[in-house]
Amino acid sequence: MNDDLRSLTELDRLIHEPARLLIVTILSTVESADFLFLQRETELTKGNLSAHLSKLEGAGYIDIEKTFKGKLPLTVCKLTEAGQQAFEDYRHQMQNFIARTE
Amino acid sequence: MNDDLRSLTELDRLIHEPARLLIVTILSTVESADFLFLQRETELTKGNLSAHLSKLEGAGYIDIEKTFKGKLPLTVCKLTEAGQQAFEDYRHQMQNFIARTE
DNA sequence: TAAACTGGTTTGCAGTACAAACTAGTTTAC
DNA sequence: GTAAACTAGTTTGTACTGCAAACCAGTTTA
Repeated sequence: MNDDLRSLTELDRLIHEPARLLIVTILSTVESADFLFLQRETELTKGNLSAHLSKLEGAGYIDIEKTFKGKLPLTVCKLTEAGQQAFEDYRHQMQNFIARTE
Repeated sequence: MNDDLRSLTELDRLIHEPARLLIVTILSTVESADFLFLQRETELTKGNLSAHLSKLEGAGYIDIEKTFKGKLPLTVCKLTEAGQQAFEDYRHQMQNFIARTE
């Protein structure tokens, strides 16, 4: 029984972090999302959001495309295959945890 | 819909930390557990386990009783009411998250 | 042309997890 | 009797992390 639980310590910390879990969850429901949309939805500060996005990009979990909307910068994010997979895996581990503890 | 998700950022980080989530989960299934039992079950190092237990105690989530088994020190831990409640709350938030994302 | 705004990034700081080193005492070996 | 090894932990040092404040490059407004 406890081998299942012990796997908690192997959770993907990149996704486990609440702010990033929120970001990834949102991205999993849309084709792509720009910076300001994510900021509105998550209510994170710009700095914080920027840092989390960089981290997710570094892990290969999201792609970030920088373009312009008219003359203003526009940062568009979307989940990669790896990101979707990591999110799915995380969900399953958590689901498993929930199931084992009721 | 996203108000539910945004609550992810309000998760109780004391319990969200995987090592402590594991400890609390174990404690939720037993009346009490001593240090060495927890170390075997969690496979954490002594130092790490000790630090996490102190943190849980500081939060009022566990009680720690120090006695002796024969001549050797014995540290017995058990979940407090507050700890059980915090664990339940956490589980429900996670359950809610899982439900919202499938 | 200065002030305020946009869409971000970088920096500084406070807090964290972790293992290695340490502690206080006990048992074993010689 | 005392040195070495063991028990059951705690403390310390380090590397990492999340966060908001400060900053930046460019644009619009006054």
